[in-house]
Amino acid sequence: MDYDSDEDRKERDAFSERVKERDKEHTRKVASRSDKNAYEEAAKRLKLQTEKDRGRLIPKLRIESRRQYLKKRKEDKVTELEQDLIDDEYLFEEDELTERERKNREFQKKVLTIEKEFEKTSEIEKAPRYRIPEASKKGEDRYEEVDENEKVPHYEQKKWEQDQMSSAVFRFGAKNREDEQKAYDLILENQIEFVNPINISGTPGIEDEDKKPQLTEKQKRKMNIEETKKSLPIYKYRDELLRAIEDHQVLIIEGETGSGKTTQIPQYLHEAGYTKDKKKIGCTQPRRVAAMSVAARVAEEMSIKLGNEVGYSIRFEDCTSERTIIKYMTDGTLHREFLSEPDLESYSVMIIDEAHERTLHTDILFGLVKDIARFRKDLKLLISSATLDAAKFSEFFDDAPIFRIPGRRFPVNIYYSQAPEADYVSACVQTILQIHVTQPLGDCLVFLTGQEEIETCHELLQERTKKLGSLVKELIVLPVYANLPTDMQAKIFERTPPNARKVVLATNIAETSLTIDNIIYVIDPGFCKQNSYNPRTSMETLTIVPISKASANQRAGRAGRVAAGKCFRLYTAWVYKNELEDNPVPEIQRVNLGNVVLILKALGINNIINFDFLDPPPHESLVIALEQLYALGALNHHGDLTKLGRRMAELPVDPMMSKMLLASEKYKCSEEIVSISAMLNVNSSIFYRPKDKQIHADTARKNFHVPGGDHLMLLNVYNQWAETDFSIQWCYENFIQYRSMKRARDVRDQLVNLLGRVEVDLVSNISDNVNIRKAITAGFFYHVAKLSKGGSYKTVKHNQTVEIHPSSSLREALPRWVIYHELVFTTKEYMRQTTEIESKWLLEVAPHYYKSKELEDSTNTKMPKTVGKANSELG
DNA sequence: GAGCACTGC
Repeated sequence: MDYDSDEDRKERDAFSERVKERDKEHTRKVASRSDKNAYEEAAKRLKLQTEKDRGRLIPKLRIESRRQYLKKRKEDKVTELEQDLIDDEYLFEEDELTERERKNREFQKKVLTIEKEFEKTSEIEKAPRYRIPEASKKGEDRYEEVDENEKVPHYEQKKWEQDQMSSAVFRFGAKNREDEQKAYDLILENQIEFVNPINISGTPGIEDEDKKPQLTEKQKRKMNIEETKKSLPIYKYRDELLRAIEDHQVLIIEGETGSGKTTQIPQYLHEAGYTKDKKKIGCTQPRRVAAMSVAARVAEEMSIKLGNEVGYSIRFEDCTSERTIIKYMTDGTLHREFLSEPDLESYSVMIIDEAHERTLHTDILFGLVKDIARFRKDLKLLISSATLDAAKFSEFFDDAPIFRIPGRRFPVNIYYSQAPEADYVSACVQTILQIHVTQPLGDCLVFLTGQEEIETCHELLQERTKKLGSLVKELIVLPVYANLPTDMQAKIFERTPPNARKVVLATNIAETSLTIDNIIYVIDPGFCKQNSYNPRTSMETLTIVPISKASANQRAGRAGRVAAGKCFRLYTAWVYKNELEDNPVPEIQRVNLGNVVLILKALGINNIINFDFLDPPPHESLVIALEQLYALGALNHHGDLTKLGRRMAELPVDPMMSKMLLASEKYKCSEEIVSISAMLNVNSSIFYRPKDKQIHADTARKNFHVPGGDHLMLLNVYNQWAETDFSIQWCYENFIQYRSMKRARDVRDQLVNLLGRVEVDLVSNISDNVNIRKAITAGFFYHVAKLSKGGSYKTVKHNQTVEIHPSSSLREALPRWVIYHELVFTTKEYMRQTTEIESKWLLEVAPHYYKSKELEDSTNTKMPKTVGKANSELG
């Protein structure tokens, strides 16, 4: 597929020569695998590729190679879905327009039918598994909300809970001290009762440590590194573990938190000689901070300067050298590394840590690493996971043995609410006060779903404590969420003053990403916000959903880090037992896979549908991703990667954006497009909008508006910031988050660097915003919407009704044609980041995708711009 | 006239 100008073709061919060189290199690498079949396959692929390339230039030969391909396809048994996709090609190169249109229509029809099916299934999924009660009801009424159909479980619930209650009952307010009685009356008038059927036991003997925690702390400081290492639970298992690794190629390590596996295992392996012959030990982490801090810790333990023998590699920061033999990295980094080293040649051991978190990258890594292990028998694989998932991983890796290492933690008592809570925010407030009045001092952590909830909870708490006045001890309330400015986040780590209690109101950020010391009490309402992506409509939805058992336990565990703790769950034990899923839905099943599919294709994995996934994503997700890549020109009609696609894979952004970046050179505005891309990458958190200064923040934001749309506004923000020499002060004045801007700058630098590598020249043309918008259109022609009645829009692809997001600069202008960056469903279907375009550009940048006919109707109708506005005013 | 849970390349 090729629809760029002839000029580009020359330059492209030169590029393709170099790419071929790299392909050969890749093939050589594959050939060095002892597996003969793999080599032959790669050779075939390369041969086929060249044939196809020739075919593109000479139609006759193309038909010939297509025949060969079809023959090969039969042999290879390409899966039906991929075959369908191939059959539904657009036939760009055919001269007969009618044929093309017919095919196009067929294709659209097919997509529609899949869509309908998908909608059916998603409807079933949408049916609530767990209802959030709407109105606040008191006492026994709480039980009666359950409707007719649920009578049986309702009865079971009661019975089960009664059984549990008889085992243990925990109540607040059992104290009699008179001076505080008044306060209790005030606080406890609506008190929540908790039952305590379960507690997570700690490590045997750890209670003794609990009794004299100060002593152990002092001891710890006195201990030298060697003693600390020996005190870790894993130390006892060192030899046994090494023997198991020796005996088995793949080993699942089931280690609880605090066992020391992340820091110790690489050191053990190093001591055992796995780093001979300049081979490395790799260890992946899901988070940047973890990779850095663990590497620093290990370097300290080995008395080595960080970055020499022990190093880490994360995006924007490579702290390794040629001497590095123990390398910590984020899973995404390793994923990228595969592109340049598809067989992990320089590693002797690869440890995938925190595998149970099931990030998108670890899930892909499983498939890749499993494949490599088949032909690289000398590569050892260690998958470390939490208790619940170990068996599943073992099964995936052909029944690999599981090695258990106990952890070290304090027991946590878990209390369930006796009745479901209608309004969990006010229930949280109530519980916090109950704890504050009745429980010994100790910090408290509350899990809420988002900024808004945290703010209301904060206000309610302040209100209630104000009423109580000096009757109770001081309560310090601190919010934490990712978008909170860093200096305010830092407050949660400050030491609690004596005779006061710290309450941290946190989002999921406190579940894994940051650890607050000295938390004794955890309050868990049982909900979190979760993003899910609908590939049909390419729409994202952020919804409040019940958490899984695994997260519930993770949250509870946060109470037992320094001493025995208590966890209060604002849902019943029955709900926990019967209604919560075991694990959260893995990320791979609810995100846009465009980028992932592109990388896999770039790694030479052609049959994506049959890729070995631990939990396969929905078929539709993959098919849509393939189809989109095809329309963008990253894949040809055989479903193979094109030169354009190979260049796109180099950029760590979504396919549409990388297409936009690569197209920008043609429109002589790559400088601008790089800035826009960087800003879009962090767009969600650029503007800071505190609750008490919303009006100021909004006017500050309006000052950045530019005619044309939001993309140009983002460019304006970046350029203005750059003009002030990246000033912090400027950010404060304009209600802009410095952290996000800094990140945008980092992303921009990286993209500039990578564009150099794929040979895109940086050119600037700020005066001509038409070209900038054309370049955006060249990447995002998939995301076009047309004005319809009442100020709403219809997407061209799905004819879906959407609206411009109220924060957009085009909210009032309502241009006839817009391009949007993403669709989000919140209260309505909104387009986020919209920019005005002209419909004829679509024919210019994506002639294969748009027919003049479907763009005709409204361009010919003389509709003055103000009509849209008038309509919206009427509505 | 309305929101942005959390990571990561």
